[in-house]
Amino acid sequence: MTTGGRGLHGHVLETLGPAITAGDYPPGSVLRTDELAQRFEVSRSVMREAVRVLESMYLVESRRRVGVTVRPKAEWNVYDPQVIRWRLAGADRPHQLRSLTVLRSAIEPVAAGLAARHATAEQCAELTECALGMVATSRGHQLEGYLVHDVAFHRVILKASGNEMFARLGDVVAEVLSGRTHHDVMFEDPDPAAVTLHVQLAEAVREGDAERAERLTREITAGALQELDVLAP
Amino acid sequence: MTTGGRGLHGHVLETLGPAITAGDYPPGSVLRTDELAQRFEVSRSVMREAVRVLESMYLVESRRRVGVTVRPKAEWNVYDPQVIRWRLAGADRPHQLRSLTVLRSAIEPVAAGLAARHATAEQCAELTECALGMVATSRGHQLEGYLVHDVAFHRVILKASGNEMFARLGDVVAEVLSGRTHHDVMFEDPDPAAVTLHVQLAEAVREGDAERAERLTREITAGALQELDVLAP
DNA sequence: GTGACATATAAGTCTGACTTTTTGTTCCCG
DNA sequence: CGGGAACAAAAAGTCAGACTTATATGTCAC
Repeated sequence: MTTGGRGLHGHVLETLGPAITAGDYPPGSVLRTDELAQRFEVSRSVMREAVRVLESMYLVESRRRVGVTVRPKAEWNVYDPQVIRWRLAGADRPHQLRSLTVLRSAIEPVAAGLAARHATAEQCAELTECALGMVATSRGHQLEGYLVHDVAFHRVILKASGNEMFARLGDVVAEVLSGRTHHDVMFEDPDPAAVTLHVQLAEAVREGDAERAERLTREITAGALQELDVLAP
Repeated sequence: MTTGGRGLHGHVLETLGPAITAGDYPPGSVLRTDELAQRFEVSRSVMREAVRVLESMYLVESRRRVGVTVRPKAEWNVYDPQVIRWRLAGADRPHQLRSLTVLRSAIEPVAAGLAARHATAEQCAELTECALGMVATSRGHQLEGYLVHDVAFHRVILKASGNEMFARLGDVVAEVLSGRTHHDVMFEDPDPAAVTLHVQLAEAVREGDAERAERLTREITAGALQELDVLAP
């Protein structure tokens, strides 16, 4: 959960990034480096570095004699952790949350299947430990504790899949789960059925039953999608 | 296929990026901005901008009094199009290609299912057109033409899914398919079975048969995985 | 050995001057 | 009146140098 606000240029990004991803500057809008530098009270060099980073996220394009133009939303690198965080913090949070949950529903079952084949003994142990932790915190309003184990569980699955692209989505899943607990108010204890599914999933991975692991994960992510439909129709 | 080498700082990235992703500088290696600036014969400001970009890709971390340290591979933002391109061009291309193909096999079936539900009439028409183009170029060593239609086909599917995260993977799929045609030598015409599957998939989407669309796409991606197993065991 | 303090180092920041590319305008000629 | 060439302006791009700040590390007293 690195805030990344280190340095002046980081501070500028922390303001400009959310503004752009929130749509404050519609696609095609033109900004000028000098003007921005004045507005944020930083030197041109610092502002240039910030623009370079925004450019590498495909949020803007810098062209001579024109300025820094905001790119259309479809071109943004929506897999950039920073961009994801900015958008989750902004107005279209619900929309973003749905996109990410659908992504999860595609990735995690396949990842679980692979994990069943490739997980090391240590990872299996970790998984079981997480599942136990979830059971232990599933009742009595221990939502924070439950969240920690839930996140850890999914991280292990993704990592154990052995696919680096899957593993890198650990942060995304963490963000989604954390958002569900913190933002979208969650008064009640987690669904007991979901807890059971996680325990069974740990079991399936331990036994190397890829097909069952995949099926169970599909049930878990289907539940997450359903939950989302209830909250935001 | 934007080379992105615009500007001095872009040229530096074009050299440093591949070097880092190729593992020329093992994790923990320390670089100094000044030294790099001298080595590439650019000013410090230009080099600083390049470092900022590398930092935003999580390839390096810049700390005072220490220097620019290379981060461990597990932290790299492997979804950054630039990073993907660099790695595909480097030594661990086979490994990277496998990761991406597995990712495809997870995403595309779900995307196809969603596309069957949400595709517009126009998108359905485009899809059919692409499929026809694939059929037309499937024989007689017209690999280039086939590739164009194949890429377009998958792009439409991903876009029609209505999920922006899926849509953004169009470039990745394009890179993978293009790599298969160009790099890994492909003398023979494409597998007729694959062509048929694409035609049927266009059909299923047009008819709104989500389940069939998903199943057919699973067959397609399974084929891609199998093909990979044959080439790189 | 442990803590406080000094020092060296490399990134970070700012400024001002200059270069280069690109756009839009003007003006001349067909 | 239209089209093309020359021109001017605007904004990013580049560079060099001086200065600031954080911090790792070494030193010394205790």
